[in-house]
Amino acid sequence: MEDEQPARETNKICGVCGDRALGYNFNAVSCESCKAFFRRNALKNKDFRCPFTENCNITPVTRRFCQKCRLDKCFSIGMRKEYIMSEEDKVLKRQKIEQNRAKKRPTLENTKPSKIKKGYLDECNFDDTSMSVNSVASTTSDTYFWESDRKYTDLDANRQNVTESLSPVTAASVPSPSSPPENEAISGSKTLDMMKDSSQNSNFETYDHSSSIHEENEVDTERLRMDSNSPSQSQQRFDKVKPSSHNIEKDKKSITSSRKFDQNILDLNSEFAPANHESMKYSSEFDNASCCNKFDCSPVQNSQYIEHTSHYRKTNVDMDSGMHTNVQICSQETVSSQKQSRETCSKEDNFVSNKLPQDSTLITKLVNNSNFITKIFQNEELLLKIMSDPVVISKLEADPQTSHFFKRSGIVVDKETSPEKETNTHFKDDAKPNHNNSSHTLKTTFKVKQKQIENPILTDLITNSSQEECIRQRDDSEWNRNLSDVTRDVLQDVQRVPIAANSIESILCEAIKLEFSAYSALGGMETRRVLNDAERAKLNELIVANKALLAPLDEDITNLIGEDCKFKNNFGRSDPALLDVVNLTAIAIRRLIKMAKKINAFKNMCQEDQIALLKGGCTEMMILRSALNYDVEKDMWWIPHSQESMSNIKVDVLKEAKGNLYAEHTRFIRSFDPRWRDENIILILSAIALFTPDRPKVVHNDVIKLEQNSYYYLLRRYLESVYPGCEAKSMFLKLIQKISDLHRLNNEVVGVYLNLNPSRVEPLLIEIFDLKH
DNA sequence: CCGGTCTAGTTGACCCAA
DNA sequence: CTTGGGTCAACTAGACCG
Repeated sequence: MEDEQPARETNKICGVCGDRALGYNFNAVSCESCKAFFRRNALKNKDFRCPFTENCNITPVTRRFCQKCRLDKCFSIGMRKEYIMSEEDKVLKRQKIEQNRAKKRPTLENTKPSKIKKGYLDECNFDDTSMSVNSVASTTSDTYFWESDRKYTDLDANRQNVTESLSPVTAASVPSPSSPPENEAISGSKTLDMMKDSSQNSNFETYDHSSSIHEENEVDTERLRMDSNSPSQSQQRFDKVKPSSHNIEKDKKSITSSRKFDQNILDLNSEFAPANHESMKYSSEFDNASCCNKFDCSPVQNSQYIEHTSHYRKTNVDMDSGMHTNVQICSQETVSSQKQSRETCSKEDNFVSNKLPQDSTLITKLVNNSNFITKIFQNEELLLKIMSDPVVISKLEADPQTSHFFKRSGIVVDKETSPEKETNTHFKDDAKPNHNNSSHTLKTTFKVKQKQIENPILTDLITNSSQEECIRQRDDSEWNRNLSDVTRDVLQDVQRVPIAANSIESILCEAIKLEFSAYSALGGMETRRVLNDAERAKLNELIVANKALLAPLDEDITNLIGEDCKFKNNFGRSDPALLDVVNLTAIAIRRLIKMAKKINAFKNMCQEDQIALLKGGCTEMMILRSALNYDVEKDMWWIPHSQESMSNIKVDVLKEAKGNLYAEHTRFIRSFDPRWRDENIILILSAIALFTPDRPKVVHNDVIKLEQNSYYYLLRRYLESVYPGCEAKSMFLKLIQKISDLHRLNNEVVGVYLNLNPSRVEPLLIEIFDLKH
């Protein structure tokens, strides 16, 4: 225990290069040099080129050789450029430091500290608050959310050890197929490289001379040639890190890295050996057990998030201690409400009833934080609590900015309320105030008001289906009785407490626990491991949700094309033209929305994110479905329609599309292993596609990433449960690569939508693809 | 062609401030 | 105590020149 501090320092290994790290930088454990490198380069839109094959092994020695791969690695281990201050922020910070220095100077010079001290402290407090709320919070809400995240990471020393051994296939770093770092498409091999690298990372845990040798031997010969003039440089490096410093403390610190470099120099010399290990590296690393370890790590890092959120909840309770800054409070509120509004409600209640009324400046600061406000309005109970507290309301109204916000949002506070009576707050356009269900009215009215302009159909589909869901959930027992097939069992499974309470936490906690116990028990991957209850429930949730897609399309198609089943865009023929097919996809999208709304995690997300995910993910999900319904021999898709003539669509129709859609689709579909046409695999892939964190306009991409990772994890576990170890892993890797392909194909598909004449397209599609603009 | 010099850009270690 | 930014010495690569 007493060695905790030194242990903490020596145990930290840079996730990018493996050098010694001191802690988190830009959201990932990294060394000083990678920190500086990332800070200098992540925001630059420099078009770095890899001089090799874009899969450089980044080590303390090789990290300077390829900026591209180094930067990619930075992103892949979860470093976030959002953490880097913008120029504006830097200027503000500099100004503030200057101000503080200016204030300190007279303090030092002046021999009357008492007089100055008071003024300084007052101003300083004011400055600090304004800095935290205005400069930081209002401009980079996302950033300060992660700041809190980061703070948390320091609180749990135990977790650190786990974190260090994490692979890039983790919560923060699972390759996101849709928008890889710097908007570059991640190629399949790139994705695989990330997996490959991750195995090295898992080795970092036991980084020593031998691992150093291992790594350095992997440097490819091209690089060796490039470094062929380097003996002197190497010597320089060697000299530089030799314990020549007079500072004994420093010597001690540097001794590890010196030895490492020492070894690196030897390795560099040995690198002149002609063998190119690159290909061997692939096969060995993919086959050996470390490959499996790195996957095991992913849920562990996910657990960070679980712990993060639980920490937020804890700190929420501690809020009265006054030890937390307002910014933290906001971020805590944000996170907890987005994660589980119900669970945190009691704590929020305390916050509302105790803290808010006492502190009007706090109210102002909270109101200035749009993110927080958004969250408030997503939490029905909290909103009601706030709006029904006369003291809070009067404080809110007294604040000029808050009242402006009210005005802007169309909120009217009823003046005649007395403290005894409930404050009656409503929206201007709420013509018939519903006293019985005011909170619901408040919520829905506000939502509709907010979103009406942008995505009316989509919003309506989301909120309607949400209400539908509520009704359905109340009638669960009724519904169950009507189900005669396996759905009933599955549904009961889904409704088990762990998944019903909160899908992510319970699933992952359970999964992580079992993951390790199972591995230690089995000692490897030779045995197929059945899904545990939590994993099964997570999968079953998708299966139940999927029911929305399986109902016959008869009615929907009739609504679209009329009783005679003649496609209007193809001169009355029964074969649909491209435009008909496009419009048919509107039906599919409606169903996909229904499906998504049956996934708890999706349902719990804020509306902005729901819309963003659906807009970005619906076509990818459709493509995946089409892979499942594709008839290879006849080159057509099957659709659920009772009439034989209407139950298939010729893929030929894609030839009408501009660009390369038909060829791309054919390539995608033909490289789709028949074994992947497994409903469950498609479902999990669909969920991965749906929960893609970097869709445009996504608000809480971290939450989405967490959810996506849980599906990556589920995919791997499902494959393990069906296929033997190596095959499962191989398939997992291929499927991840397929997700990259999917993204490419999706771009083609979206291109087709964008080329359409909006006047002939279903309104929903116009909205999804922003065709009016 | 070679070696020396200059210069701009990059890197990494250290430090400061919040 | 942690972490992001600033600074500066060291290093590197390319241009230029004799």
